[in-house]
Amino acid sequence: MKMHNPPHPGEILRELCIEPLGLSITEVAEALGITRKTLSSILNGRSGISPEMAVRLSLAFGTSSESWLNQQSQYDLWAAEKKRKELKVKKLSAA
Amino acid sequence: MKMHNPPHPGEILRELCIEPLGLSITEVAEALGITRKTLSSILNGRSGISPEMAVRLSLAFGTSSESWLNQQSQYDLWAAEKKRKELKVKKLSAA
DNA sequence: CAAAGTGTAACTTATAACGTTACAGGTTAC
DNA sequence: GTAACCTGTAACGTTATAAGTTACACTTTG
Repeated sequence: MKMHNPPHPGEILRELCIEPLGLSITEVAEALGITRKTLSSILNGRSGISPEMAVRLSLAFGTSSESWLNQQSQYDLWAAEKKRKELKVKKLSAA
Repeated sequence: MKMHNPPHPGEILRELCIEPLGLSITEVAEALGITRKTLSSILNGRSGISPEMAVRLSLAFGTSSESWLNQQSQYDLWAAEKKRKELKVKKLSAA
């Protein structure tokens, strides 16, 4: 019930992890073991954070993989909830 | 840190929502607005619960979409965490 | 200016969710 | 036992997305 247009996780990654440490995208991508492009896509909200990427972020930044993946879930769910009214679903109860 | 081989969400869906209400897969699929095949894939763990599916389940069973998607995330993360040691990621700190 | 590094866009590939159709096995009802 | 229904699954196509490879534009530095 907290629909506040959550920022995409890439934004959080950039502002809370990369910028504070003064790191470049190139060195972060290398540390994560992914390409610059893949990281760029995440930072700009064109890609989401996959479960494996959540573990990579966890390893690189010492955070929990769960928190990264949950942020992604909340973001995806916010997008899906916007279409709630368009879904033709019938309420179910005991047969 | 709670790695207990979580059940896939389809199992929970079957045991907590479908069986207690005495519903058939056919009628649940129709109510959700999806095909029997799609529901069958979820129940047997061959497909995950997408964000939109979480909203559909929420509408049909009166639960929260968040809880469904979180269950899926935990399940996906459990699978990803098993490969944590194989990932070549370097720890990052200030430049 | 030239060279190196950085960010990003195109293009390609792989995987996954979902639908359509069809088939096989199992219940239940008449 | 035959008909009707439920369930699972397989083959196929569509669409979406994560990720890599390549290439281009914009710095910054020598």
